[in-house]
Amino acid sequence: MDPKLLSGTVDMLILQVTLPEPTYGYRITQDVLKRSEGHFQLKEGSLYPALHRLEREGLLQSNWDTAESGRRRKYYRITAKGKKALEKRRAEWQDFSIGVNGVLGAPSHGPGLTKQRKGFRRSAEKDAL
Amino acid sequence: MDPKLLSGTVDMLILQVTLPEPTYGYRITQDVLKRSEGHFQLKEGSLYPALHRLEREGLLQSNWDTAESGRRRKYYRITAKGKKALEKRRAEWQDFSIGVNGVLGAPSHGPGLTKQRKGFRRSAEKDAL
DNA sequence: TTCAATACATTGCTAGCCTATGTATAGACC
DNA sequence: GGTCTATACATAGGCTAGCAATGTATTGAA
Repeated sequence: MDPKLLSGTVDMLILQVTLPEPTYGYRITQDVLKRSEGHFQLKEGSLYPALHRLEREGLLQSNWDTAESGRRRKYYRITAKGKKALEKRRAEWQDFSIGVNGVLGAPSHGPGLTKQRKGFRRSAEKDAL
Repeated sequence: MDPKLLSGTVDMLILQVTLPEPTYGYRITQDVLKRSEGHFQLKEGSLYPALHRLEREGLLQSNWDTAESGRRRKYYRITAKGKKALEKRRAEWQDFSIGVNGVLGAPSHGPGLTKQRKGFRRSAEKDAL
Protein backbone atom coordinates (compact mmCIF):
# COMPACT_ATOMS: atom_id res chain seq x y z
CA MET A 1 0.00 0.00 0.00
CA ASP A 2 1.45 3.30 -1.08
CA PRO A 3 1.74 5.38 2.09
CA LYS A 4 0.97 8.49 0.11
CA LEU A 5 -2.59 7.35 -0.32
CA LEU A 6 -3.13 7.42 3.40
CA SER A 7 -2.16 11.04 3.52
CA GLY A 8 -5.07 13.12 4.63
CA THR A 9 -7.20 10.26 5.88
CA VAL A 10 -5.32 9.35 9.04
CA ASP A 11 -7.00 12.03 11.13
CA MET A 12 -10.39 10.95 9.91
CA LEU A 13 -9.69 7.31 10.66
CA ILE A 14 -8.51 8.12 14.16
CA LEU A 15 -11.50 10.29 14.90
CA GLN A 16 -13.76 7.57 13.61
CA VAL A 17 -12.42 4.84 15.86
CA THR A 18 -12.57 7.08 18.91
CA LEU A 19 -16.23 7.69 18.24
CA PRO A 20 -17.83 4.71 20.00
CA GLU A 21 -15.77 5.05 23.15
CA PRO A 22 -12.54 6.50 24.49
CA THR A 23 -9.59 4.49 23.35
CA TYR A 24 -5.82 4.64 23.28
CA GLY A 25 -3.02 4.72 20.76
CA TYR A 26 -2.00 1.13 20.53
CA ARG A 27 -5.57 -0.04 20.35
CA ILE A 28 -6.29 2.40 17.57
CA THR A 29 -3.63 0.80 15.40
CA GLN A 30 -5.10 -2.63 16.05
CA ASP A 31 -8.59 -1.38 15.39
CA VAL A 32 -7.70 0.29 12.15
CA LEU A 33 -5.75 -2.74 11.01
CA LYS A 34 -8.65 -5.04 11.73
CA ARG A 35 -11.41 -2.82 10.39
CA SER A 36 -9.52 -2.15 7.19
CA GLU A 37 -9.20 -5.87 6.60
CA GLY A 38 -5.51 -5.71 7.20
CA HIS A 39 -4.96 -2.98 4.65
CA PHE A 40 -3.71 -0.23 6.92
CA GLN A 41 -0.92 -0.61 9.32
CA LEU A 42 -0.86 2.71 11.09
CA LYS A 43 2.69 3.32 12.26
CA GLU A 44 3.67 4.88 15.55
CA GLY A 45 5.50 7.62 13.73
CA SER A 46 2.20 8.59 12.14
CA LEU A 47 -0.16 7.78 14.95
CA TYR A 48 1.27 9.60 17.92
CA PRO A 49 2.03 12.84 16.14
CA ALA A 50 -1.49 12.68 14.74
CA LEU A 51 -3.00 12.17 18.19
CA HIS A 52 -1.04 15.10 19.57
CA ARG A 53 -2.07 17.21 16.63
CA LEU A 54 -5.73 16.34 17.04
CA GLU A 55 -5.60 17.12 20.72
CA ARG A 56 -3.84 20.40 20.06
CA GLU A 57 -6.65 21.28 17.66
CA GLY A 58 -9.26 20.41 20.26
CA LEU A 59 -10.74 17.50 18.35
CA LEU A 60 -9.65 14.99 20.95
CA GLN A 61 -9.13 15.12 24.71
CA SER A 62 -6.92 12.78 26.64
CA ASN A 63 -6.26 11.49 30.11
CA TRP A 64 -3.83 8.99 31.52
CA ASP A 65 -5.26 5.95 33.15
CA THR A 66 -4.04 2.62 34.42
CA ALA A 67 -5.77 -0.50 33.22
CA GLU A 68 -6.40 -3.56 35.39
CA SER A 69 -3.43 -5.10 33.68
CA GLY A 70 -1.35 -2.42 35.30
CA ARG A 71 -0.42 -0.71 32.08
CA ARG A 72 -0.48 3.02 31.80
CA ARG A 73 -2.51 4.20 28.85
CA LYS A 74 -3.41 7.55 27.47
CA TYR A 75 -7.08 7.49 26.64
CA TYR A 76 -8.46 9.76 23.98
CA ARG A 77 -12.03 10.79 23.60
CA ILE A 78 -13.57 12.77 20.80
CA THR A 79 -14.91 16.24 21.52
CA ALA A 80 -17.97 17.95 20.06
CA LYS A 81 -15.65 19.87 17.81
CA GLY A 82 -14.06 16.58 16.82
CA LYS A 83 -17.39 15.12 15.85
CA LYS A 84 -18.10 18.05 13.63
CA ALA A 85 -14.68 17.77 12.06
CA LEU A 86 -15.26 14.07 11.49
CA GLU A 87 -18.53 14.76 9.72
CA LYS A 88 -16.78 17.19 7.47
CA ARG A 89 -13.95 14.85 6.67
CA ARG A 90 -16.28 12.02 5.93
CA ALA A 91 -18.08 14.23 3.47
CA GLU A 92 -14.79 15.24 1.91
CA TRP A 93 -13.82 11.64 1.61
CA GLN A 94 -17.08 10.89 -0.16
CA ASP A 95 -16.49 13.69 -2.62
CA PHE A 96 -12.95 12.64 -3.13
CA SER A 97 -13.88 9.03 -3.65
CA ILE A 98 -16.56 9.96 -6.14
CA GLY A 99 -14.11 12.18 -7.94
CA VAL A 100 -11.44 9.54 -8.26
CA ASN A 101 -13.89 6.88 -9.33
CA GLY A 102 -15.33 9.33 -11.81
CA VAL A 103 -11.96 9.73 -13.43
CA LEU A 104 -11.28 6.02 -13.27
CA GLY A 105 -14.61 5.31 -14.84
CA ALA A 106 -15.57 3.10 -11.98
CA PRO A 107 -18.71 3.18 -9.90
CA SER A 108 -18.34 4.75 -6.52
CA HIS A 109 -19.88 3.18 -3.51
CA GLY A 110 -19.18 3.67 0.11
CA PRO A 111 -20.65 3.70 3.54
CA GLY A 112 -23.26 6.30 4.08
CA LEU A 113 -23.24 7.33 0.48
CA THR A 114 -26.72 8.55 -0.11
CA LYS A 115 -26.15 11.05 -2.84
CA GLN A 116 -25.45 8.95 -5.85
CA ARG A 117 -25.65 11.28 -8.78
CA LYS A 118 -27.88 10.57 -11.68
CA GLY A 119 -26.20 10.12 -14.99
CA PHE A 120 -22.91 11.44 -13.73
CA ARG A 121 -19.96 9.78 -15.34
CA ARG A 122 -21.44 9.18 -18.74
CA SER A 123 -18.45 10.20 -20.77
CA ALA A 124 -16.01 8.50 -18.51
CA GLU A 125 -16.87 4.93 -19.06
CA LYS A 126 -16.75 4.70 -22.79
CA ASP A 127 -13.04 5.29 -22.96
CA ALA A 128 -12.14 3.70 -19.70
CA LEU A 129 -9.99 0.67 -20.37
CA MET B 1 -11.15 19.56 -0.98
CA ASP B 2 -8.22 18.80 1.23
CA PRO B 3 -5.19 18.65 -1.05
CA LYS B 4 -3.68 15.98 1.13
CA LEU B 5 -6.27 13.52 -0.04
CA LEU B 6 -5.08 13.84 -3.59
CA SER B 7 -1.62 12.79 -2.56
CA GLY B 8 -0.71 9.56 -4.22
CA THR B 9 -3.58 9.52 -6.69
CA VAL B 10 -2.40 12.22 -9.06
CA ASP B 11 -0.14 9.90 -11.01
CA MET B 12 -2.90 7.37 -11.37
CA LEU B 13 -5.36 9.97 -12.56
CA ILE B 14 -2.93 11.30 -15.13
CA LEU B 15 -2.13 7.84 -16.43
CA GLN B 16 -5.81 7.08 -16.65
CA VAL B 17 -6.69 10.08 -18.80
CA THR B 18 -3.78 9.45 -21.15
CA LEU B 19 -5.04 5.95 -21.72
CA PRO B 20 -7.52 6.53 -24.57
CA GLU B 21 -5.24 8.75 -26.61
CA PRO B 22 -2.20 10.97 -26.32
CA THR B 23 -3.06 14.21 -24.63
CA TYR B 24 -1.37 17.25 -23.16
CA GLY B 25 -1.06 19.00 -19.84
CA TYR B 26 -3.68 21.65 -20.01
CA ARG B 27 -6.21 19.24 -21.42
CA ILE B 28 -5.51 16.80 -18.62
CA THR B 29 -6.50 19.39 -16.05
CA GLN B 30 -9.73 20.06 -17.92
CA ASP B 31 -10.42 16.36 -18.32
CA VAL B 32 -9.84 15.56 -14.70
CA LEU B 33 -11.95 18.49 -13.61
CA LYS B 34 -14.82 17.40 -15.80
CA ARG B 35 -14.64 13.69 -15.12
CA SER B 36 -14.43 14.24 -11.38
CA GLU B 37 -17.58 16.31 -11.48
CA GLY B 38 -15.65 19.43 -10.68
CA HIS B 39 -14.11 17.94 -7.57
CA PHE B 40 -10.47 18.05 -8.62
CA GLN B 41 -8.75 21.08 -9.85
CA LEU B 42 -5.33 19.77 -10.70
CA LYS B 43 -2.91 22.64 -10.32
CA GLU B 44 -0.01 23.37 -12.65
CA GLY B 45 2.37 23.10 -9.74
CA SER B 46 1.24 19.51 -9.27
CA LEU B 47 0.58 18.56 -12.84
CA TYR B 48 3.78 19.44 -14.64
CA PRO B 49 6.14 18.02 -12.06
CA ALA B 50 4.02 14.87 -12.11
CA LEU B 51 4.22 14.62 -15.89
CA HIS B 52 7.98 15.05 -15.80
CA ARG B 53 8.23 12.46 -13.07
CA LEU B 54 6.12 9.97 -14.98
CA GLU B 55 8.17 10.46 -18.10
CA ARG B 56 11.38 10.08 -16.15
CA GLU B 57 10.05 6.79 -14.83
CA GLY B 58 9.20 5.64 -18.30
CA LEU B 59 5.45 5.50 -17.75
CA LEU B 60 4.78 8.26 -20.24
CA GLN B 61 6.48 9.42 -23.43
CA SER B 62 6.17 12.88 -24.85
CA ASN B 63 6.66 14.82 -28.03
CA TRP B 64 6.11 18.43 -28.92
CA ASP B 65 3.58 19.15 -31.59
CA THR B 66 1.79 22.14 -33.02
CA ALA B 67 -1.98 22.04 -33.21
CA GLU B 68 -3.97 23.52 -36.10
CA SER B 69 -4.65 26.41 -33.82
CA GLY B 70 -0.95 27.13 -33.96
CA ARG B 71 -0.35 26.34 -30.33
CA ARG B 72 2.65 24.32 -29.27
CA ARG B 73 1.70 21.44 -27.09
CA LYS B 74 3.59 18.66 -25.44
CA TYR B 75 1.70 15.46 -26.06
CA TYR B 76 2.03 12.60 -23.66
CA ARG B 77 1.26 9.00 -24.43
CA ILE B 78 1.22 6.11 -22.03
CA THR B 79 3.80 3.35 -22.42
CA ALA B 80 3.40 -0.37 -21.86
CA LYS B 81 5.13 0.08 -18.56
CA GLY B 82 2.72 2.89 -17.80
CA LYS B 83 -0.26 0.68 -18.46
CA LYS B 84 1.06 -1.92 -16.07
CA ALA B 85 1.69 0.74 -13.45
CA LEU B 86 -1.81 2.06 -13.92
CA GLU B 87 -3.30 -1.36 -13.37
CA LYS B 88 -1.33 -1.69 -10.19
CA ARG B 89 -2.35 1.70 -8.92
CA ARG B 90 -5.97 1.08 -9.70
CA ALA B 91 -5.77 -2.09 -7.66
CA GLU B 92 -4.09 -0.20 -4.84
CA TRP B 93 -6.79 2.42 -4.95
CA GLN B 94 -9.44 -0.27 -4.67
CA ASP B 95 -7.74 -1.77 -1.65
CA PHE B 96 -7.30 1.62 -0.11
CA SER B 97 -10.88 2.59 -0.71
CA ILE B 98 -12.14 -0.66 0.79
CA GLY B 99 -9.89 -0.12 3.76
CA VAL B 100 -11.11 3.39 4.45
CA ASN B 101 -14.73 2.47 4.00
CA GLY B 102 -14.19 -0.48 6.27
CA VAL B 103 -12.99 1.79 9.03
CA LEU B 104 -15.73 4.31 8.41
CA GLY B 105 -18.31 1.64 8.88
CA ALA B 106 -21.41 0.34 7.21
CA PRO B 107 -23.87 2.51 5.36
CA SER B 108 -25.96 4.15 8.01
CA HIS B 109 -29.61 4.40 7.26
CA GLY B 110 -30.20 8.02 7.68
CA PRO B 111 -26.83 9.55 6.98
CA GLY B 112 -24.84 10.52 9.96
CA LEU B 113 -22.59 8.78 12.32
CA THR B 114 -24.63 9.16 15.44
CA LYS B 115 -26.12 5.69 15.24
CA GLN B 116 -22.89 3.86 14.86
CA ARG B 117 -22.76 0.33 16.11
CA LYS B 118 -19.94 -2.03 16.80
CA GLY B 119 -19.76 -5.11 14.74
CA PHE B 120 -21.24 -3.77 11.55
CA ARG B 121 -19.21 -3.73 8.42
CA ARG B 122 -19.87 -6.82 6.38
CA SER B 123 -22.14 -5.30 3.79
CA ALA B 124 -20.17 -2.18 3.22
CA GLU B 125 -17.18 -3.51 1.42
CA LYS B 126 -18.83 -5.96 -0.85
CA ASP B 127 -20.16 -3.35 -3.18
CA ALA B 128 -17.18 -1.11 -2.77
CA LEU B 129 -15.63 -2.96 -5.65
C1' DT C 1 16.39 -14.64 31.63
C1' DT C 2 15.00 -13.98 27.39
C1' DC C 3 11.67 -12.76 24.27
C1' DA C 4 7.38 -10.98 22.35
C1' DA C 5 3.65 -8.04 22.90
C1' DT C 6 2.01 -3.96 24.74
C1' DA C 7 2.37 1.15 25.24
C1' DC C 8 3.94 5.90 24.42
C1' DA C 9 7.10 9.18 22.26
C1' DT C 10 10.52 11.88 19.27
C1' DT C 11 13.98 12.87 15.52
C1' DG C 12 15.06 13.37 10.96
C1' DC C 13 14.08 12.12 6.26
C1' DT C 14 11.38 12.37 2.22
C1' DA C 15 7.81 13.00 -1.15
C1' DG C 16 4.54 15.55 -3.22
C1' DC C 17 0.89 19.10 -3.57
C1' DC C 18 0.40 23.95 -3.64
C1' DT C 19 1.16 29.08 -4.19
C1' DA C 20 3.35 32.24 -6.62
C1' DT C 21 5.57 33.54 -10.46
C1' DG C 22 7.33 33.59 -15.16
C1' DT C 23 7.04 33.09 -20.25
C1' DA C 24 4.35 33.05 -24.52
C1' DT C 25 0.53 32.72 -28.06
C1' DA C 26 -4.41 32.97 -30.03
C1' DG C 27 -8.64 35.12 -30.42
C1' DA C 28 -12.13 38.42 -29.22
C1' DC C 29 -13.56 42.97 -28.49
C1' DC C 30 -13.31 47.91 -28.72
C1' DG D 1 -3.38 49.33 -31.59
C1' DG D 2 -4.39 47.94 -26.94
C1' DT D 3 -6.38 44.96 -23.66
C1' DC D 4 -8.29 40.98 -21.80
C1' DT D 5 -9.12 36.06 -21.37
C1' DA D 6 -8.12 31.45 -22.28
C1' DT D 7 -4.71 28.47 -23.54
C1' DA D 8 -0.12 26.29 -22.70
C1' DC D 9 4.23 25.01 -20.39
C1' DA D 10 7.49 25.48 -16.56
C1' DT D 11 10.02 26.09 -11.98
C1' DA D 12 11.19 27.66 -7.13
C1' DG D 13 10.13 27.50 -2.53
C1' DG D 14 7.17 26.31 1.29
C1' DC D 15 4.55 23.31 3.98
C1' DT D 16 2.70 19.15 5.55
C1' DA D 17 2.45 14.63 7.05
C1' DG D 18 3.62 9.74 6.83
C1' DC D 19 7.44 6.82 7.88
C1' DA D 20 11.77 4.48 9.51
C1' DA D 21 14.60 4.36 13.20
C1' DT D 22 15.23 4.70 17.77
C1' DG D 23 14.32 5.11 22.71
C1' DT D 24 11.98 4.00 27.17
C1' DA D 25 9.25 0.95 30.00
C1' DT D 26 6.05 -2.78 31.56
C1' DT D 27 3.67 -7.40 31.34
C1' DG D 28 3.56 -12.17 30.72
C1' DA D 29 4.92 -16.35 28.76
C1' DA D 30 8.45 -19.79 27.49
